[in-house]
Amino acid sequence: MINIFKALGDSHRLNILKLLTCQEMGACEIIQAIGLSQPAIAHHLKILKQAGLINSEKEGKIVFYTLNKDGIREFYKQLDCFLDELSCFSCSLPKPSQLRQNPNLCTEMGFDPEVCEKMIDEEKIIIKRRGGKQ
Amino acid sequence: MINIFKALGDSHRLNILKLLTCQEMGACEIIQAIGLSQPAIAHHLKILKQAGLINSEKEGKIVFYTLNKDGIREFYKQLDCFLDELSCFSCSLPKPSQLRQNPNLCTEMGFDPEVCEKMIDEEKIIIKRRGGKQ
DNA sequence: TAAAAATTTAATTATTTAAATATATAGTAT
DNA sequence: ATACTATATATTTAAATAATTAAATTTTTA
Repeated sequence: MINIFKALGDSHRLNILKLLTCQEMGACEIIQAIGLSQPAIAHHLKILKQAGLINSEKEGKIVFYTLNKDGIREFYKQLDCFLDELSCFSCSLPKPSQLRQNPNLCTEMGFDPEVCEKMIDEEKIIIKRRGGKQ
Repeated sequence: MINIFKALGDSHRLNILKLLTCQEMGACEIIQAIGLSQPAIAHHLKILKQAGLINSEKEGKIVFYTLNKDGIREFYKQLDCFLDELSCFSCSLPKPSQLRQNPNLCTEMGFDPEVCEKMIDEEKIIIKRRGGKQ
């Protein structure tokens, strides 16, 4: 999922995705529309492809690109699930930090990081909410 | 929206968000949990704050951080809207490129970029679909 | 040949990071 | 009160790393 965020964190790449709304485009068309050099566009297309956001189909000399709607929807589901893990869809208030009770906690004991890291490490994303609009 | 994608495109920052699930944390706790230097954490917290993904509240010496659930849900809505603009939730097939009819189109006329850029420039995002789970 | 696209290379630019410094707050001793 | 000390966080600076890009090269296809 992080590679998708990285792929989406660039305006040129977002513009390429917008270009592909409702239409397929040859790479040379995309080059003209975006206004970067051919190798730069090829690079961005590669990143979008690897992130699963676009499809490519070679037809003779030309490579045609389209949105990978399934891939994008899958990302949307994963994000939905991730936000659910953060309990962003619940109204529960955050538990107050222990530092509220004892402001010197940080100094006294160097806060065992393991406790926190345990919940971080595993990125087990299970699709459990809403199946997409369709 | 692009700044949110950039903010989310870093594993340390994603881990900070996960840490803040269900609990507020002081900056010193976050430093211990993530295991980066204090200035590095301060930098990441700033990026998350500017992206509207977290809140901060200063209480004496300590700054407490929590998830900005409203901000995150707002991002989710914007993303939903963006994907809708890409017609990711419809089943329509992409229109074939003009290059299919005339493979030399790219060479013949250098493809006027204006046509494509017109639809790119304006990023007018209107919340029109689903209001979030809640 | 020639055109379309990918890859490699090198230069530029942006991001990430730690070290050093600065600011703010709280406590303690004048 | 005022100064001194320590702690928590932010900011600045500089170094390392990663991302972006154009120029040159290569591959593929007509």
